[in-house]
Amino acid sequence: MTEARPTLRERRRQDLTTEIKAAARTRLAADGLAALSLRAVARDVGMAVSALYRYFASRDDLITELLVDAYTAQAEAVEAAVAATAGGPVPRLRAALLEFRAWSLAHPVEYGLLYGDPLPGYQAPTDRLQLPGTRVAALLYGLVDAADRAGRLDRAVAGARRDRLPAEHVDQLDRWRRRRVPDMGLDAVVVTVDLWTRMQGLLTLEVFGQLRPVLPDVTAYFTAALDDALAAAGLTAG
Amino acid sequence: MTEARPTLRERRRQDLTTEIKAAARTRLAADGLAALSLRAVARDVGMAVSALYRYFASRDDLITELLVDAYTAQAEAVEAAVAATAGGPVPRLRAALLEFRAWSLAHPVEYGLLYGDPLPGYQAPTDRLQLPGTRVAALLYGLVDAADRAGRLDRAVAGARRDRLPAEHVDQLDRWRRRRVPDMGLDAVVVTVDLWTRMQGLLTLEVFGQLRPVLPDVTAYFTAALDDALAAAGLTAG
DNA sequence: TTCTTGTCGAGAACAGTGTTCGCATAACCC
DNA sequence: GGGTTATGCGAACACTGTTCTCGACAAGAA
Repeated sequence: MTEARPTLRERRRQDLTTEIKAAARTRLAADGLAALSLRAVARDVGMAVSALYRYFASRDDLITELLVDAYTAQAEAVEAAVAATAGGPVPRLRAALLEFRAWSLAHPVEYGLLYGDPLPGYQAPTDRLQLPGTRVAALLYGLVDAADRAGRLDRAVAGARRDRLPAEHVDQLDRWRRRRVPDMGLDAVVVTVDLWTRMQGLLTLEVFGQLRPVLPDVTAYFTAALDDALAAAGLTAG
Repeated sequence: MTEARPTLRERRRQDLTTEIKAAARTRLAADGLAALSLRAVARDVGMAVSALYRYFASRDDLITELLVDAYTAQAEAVEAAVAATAGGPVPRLRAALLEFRAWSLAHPVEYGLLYGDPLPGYQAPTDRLQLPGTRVAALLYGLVDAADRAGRLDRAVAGARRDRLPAEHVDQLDRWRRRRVPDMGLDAVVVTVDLWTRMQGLLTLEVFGQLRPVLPDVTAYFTAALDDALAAAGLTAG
């Protein structure tokens, strides 16, 4: 184990890495990505710009780490909300989506980076972001699957929904299901996509301020749309 | 009329303005906003950087003009699709939303600027963007209103939908309605917001690539969701 | 036509950016 | 302690948006 006794240098490196990321995160939230300057970050932590390159290969590399942290923080918030919710998988699913909204509204800049328009010039490294970026989605699919296995997914409702959708759509989902979640039922996948696109679509509009002129406060609408989507999916509380 | 005989200088100014914007638009679509450099644009049109400032007060000013152009082009595309569609307001509404999607997918970078995460550091001048930015929305509200007046909005369905929504939500919409579209029925507004948020929410996810891993081709799903939303709104073709 | 006025283009300059390099200093391992 | 490695620093390079000055040219008046 090299972890046994971390050398002084390793400890300082770790500390400085998190300190740099913290400073960058603050500047990011305050001024946005475009105004995130390495020189400003260096000034904040009290070192020369060039010294930053001992910790991050480039500005893009720093951004990538911030993305990983944001994905992780968001996933942990949602997971905590799920864990704190009593009841079956459906109430937990509801809590997960409500917490997903809460975190996103509290971190609009990060949300924009994670789910907003692709950063031009910045090529997201899949190997670094694949896992943390799919944690929330995996949790949601898992909850719907759990609901399905617990008999909380009304197969009549879900089946009717599936029959009403075009075959091309369901086929695509089935291909993805076989590759990624072969143990899940197709109906559960169809229903999860319905639910996820509706709620995240609405949330994205809200976070980006598209609804503000018409709807200053989206809270009631979001909750209603969530319950609506759950019911339309055939997911019953219990 | 100063327009009577445009002097040679005025004509050249007009031409160069559109040429600069065209070059900037090309670079924008190719490399994204962050990489949109005035020097590169100047090189493309064959003039010095400083000369650009005779035509645009700043980079933000140029961007604003590009936004106006994008809003306008998008609105014109949607309006053309509506005009080219035979039948009542509901088929036209359908055509409008389908064309909205088509234009957005063909211009992802512009879409990101118009509806994506707010540009950091760039303060959108409301006076310049208010009108062009609401043209499509105004068209949609108008079409739903027309459908309502033509008896194509099933008041039983729409009313039931309204009753199922929280009072806080409906009240907010009613306040906005009284201020902005006092001649429209409340049900029509409620239903338009339902329709618009669902379709634009889904579209935003698609344009930003959020659905790609699961759904490489969203076409069938979008159309199905559109027909679904129209039916749920109580909007019947005719 | 000539003269004045306003417009326009070019080039230099300034402050800012991300990134690289060479050199010194410190911590590590043997 | 000596050799090795990691770290910090400052200068430099090629960019960026923006401002200024200066000369050239078109527009309108005398």
